[in-house]
Amino acid sequence: MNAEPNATPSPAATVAPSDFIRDIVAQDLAAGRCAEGVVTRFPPEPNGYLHIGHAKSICLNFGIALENGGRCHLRMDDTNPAKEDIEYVESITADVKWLISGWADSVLGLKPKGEKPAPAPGGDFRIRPVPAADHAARAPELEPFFASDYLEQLYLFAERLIEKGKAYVCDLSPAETDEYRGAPDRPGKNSPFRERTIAENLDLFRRMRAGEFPDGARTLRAKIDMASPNVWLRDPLLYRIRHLAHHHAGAGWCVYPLYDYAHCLSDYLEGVTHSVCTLEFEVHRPLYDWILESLELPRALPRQYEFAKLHLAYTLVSKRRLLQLVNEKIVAGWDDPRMPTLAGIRRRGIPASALRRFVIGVGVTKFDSLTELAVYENAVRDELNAAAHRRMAVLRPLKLVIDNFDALPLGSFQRMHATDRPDADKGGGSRDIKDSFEKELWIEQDDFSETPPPKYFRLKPGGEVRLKYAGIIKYNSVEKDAAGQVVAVHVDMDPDSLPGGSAKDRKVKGTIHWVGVKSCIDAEVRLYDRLFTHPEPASAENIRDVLNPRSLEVVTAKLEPSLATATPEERFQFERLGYFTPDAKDSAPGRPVFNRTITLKDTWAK
RNA sequence: UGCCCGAUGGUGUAAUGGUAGCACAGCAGAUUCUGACUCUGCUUGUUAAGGUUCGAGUCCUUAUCGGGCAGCCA
Repeated sequence: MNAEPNATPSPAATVAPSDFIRDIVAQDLAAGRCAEGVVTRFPPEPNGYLHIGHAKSICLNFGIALENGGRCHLRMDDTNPAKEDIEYVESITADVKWLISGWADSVLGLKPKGEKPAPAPGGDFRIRPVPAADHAARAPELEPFFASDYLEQLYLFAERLIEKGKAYVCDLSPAETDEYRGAPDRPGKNSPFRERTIAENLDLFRRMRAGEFPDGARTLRAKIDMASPNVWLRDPLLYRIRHLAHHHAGAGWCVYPLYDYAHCLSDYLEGVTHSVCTLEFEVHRPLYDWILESLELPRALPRQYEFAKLHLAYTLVSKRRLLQLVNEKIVAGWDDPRMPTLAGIRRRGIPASALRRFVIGVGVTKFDSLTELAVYENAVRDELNAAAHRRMAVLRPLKLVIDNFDALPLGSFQRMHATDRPDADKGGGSRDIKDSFEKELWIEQDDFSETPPPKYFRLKPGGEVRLKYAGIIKYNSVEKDAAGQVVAVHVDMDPDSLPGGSAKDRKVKGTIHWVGVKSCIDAEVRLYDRLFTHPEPASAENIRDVLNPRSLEVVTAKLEPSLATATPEERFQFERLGYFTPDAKDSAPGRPVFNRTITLKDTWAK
């Protein structure tokens, strides 16, 4: 192999594998078919929030651009004013920037605000992005691309199609259009308006634009083949009448292009070379090509390629179903940390690097697969393990009393070192927790059992266990309340097992974590689990049937005091429990609310 | 049953006519002041039948199974 000598990637680095689309790009490049470089695009419709499925598309498109020194345009595919809103433009832009931050920022294509395609030789138009190097300096005056910025050019192209005899104005009603289309196994029949003259079509189309006709009265259709076995070639609609202002384009329009017409031409105007979309658009590809070829455009044409969507077990991405969760208050909103939205994933504390690594790792194929949740969880744990600061926290407290505390030689050492990050040799460092070590501590209820199951390594009657970073304790007795519940466990500590002691390295099977009763702080901690109990929640008739009743548990936890100043940008491992991060919305300065991102892997059978 | 697409261990993916590999999961062990991490080992696969070829996961044929397509949505 020809590996670079110093190309040893960190565990967090994601090496993009090859796949059939990247192979095509490489071939095109080798054949000199991309004179102006590789240009891809991520084109969401601003009618909802981005989710984990979009992450795959984002990483594919930005990844291809990055690997080939090209660029990737963020484009709002906003040709249906009835469904879209500026709110989504903003959330989509923020989510994309978050996901590519620190990875592919350098290939993000944006443009000056308000800029539209400029006329070019041969009756052509084109629009150019601002180089990413200038983004920082010009940030306030930049915006994504918008298909709705091309309304004028798209309209002009449509007139050209009419002039070439390749499009006509049709007066059929929606129901009639549907009937004339036939069915996949039954040919359609020609519209009675199919043979209008070019002059008549031009006149009618101009009057459509001028607002002379009501919604639905007429459409512009491509003249292809009503008997085609591919229904998308049966004189597909290009334009419909909608007397509606547009969230981005304003009030000047009442005819709006449909997806198949607008998308290929938007790609062309932006100089996109590889237009990558999901499998359901496979049957649209002949139409994509037909429109571009019919216009006899002067520049190289973009090509469409399709890949399989991401399907992740125990996860739902259907907009309708997700909306139901929000509307019925099953979750707290679109950015609830249990949601598969990028906003939810981010709030949950999952690093963008982990999401990227996951979606890139599942690969790109045309096979409709279902990816196990464990693959996702592994990526998250792996990134967090490397990045998270270690802290001690007790989620379900039980009091521990060290009976011989006052006799312990605590004055003989200055510090009690606790790991901050395991890679201390690389600057991970340590912190001092000596002031937290008190006579009375909180330990996890799970870490004591009066009647332990087999192979129980934690504290039990007659047993010994190590208090992490401190010393070894031996069971003395339990205190119970009137109801017989254990309220405190009494132990003695082996003084020689303290840091610096003669038996500091003595081995015992179990180590448990703790916080000081007096020094600890109380904090709300939200314990999240998967939202659904079924690996394919989409297959359920009613999502309520497959909801996990324990997808959220809120506890008041005892945290070591250093956690009081934690901020939402910080990642922590609460030792032996999992990874946690302060909630970005509900935390207050000095009073963080923690979200559990994910538990530690637990191979001890529960 | 019109057209299009697909099928490699439990899951995802690689092998571009020449040794079926990787990751995750699982199991066993080592290590461990996190039952984590790390390390070692193991189990398990080319949908089927024909054909072409010295040689087929790969090319051809047929079958089987799965997915997609009939919005004035994208």
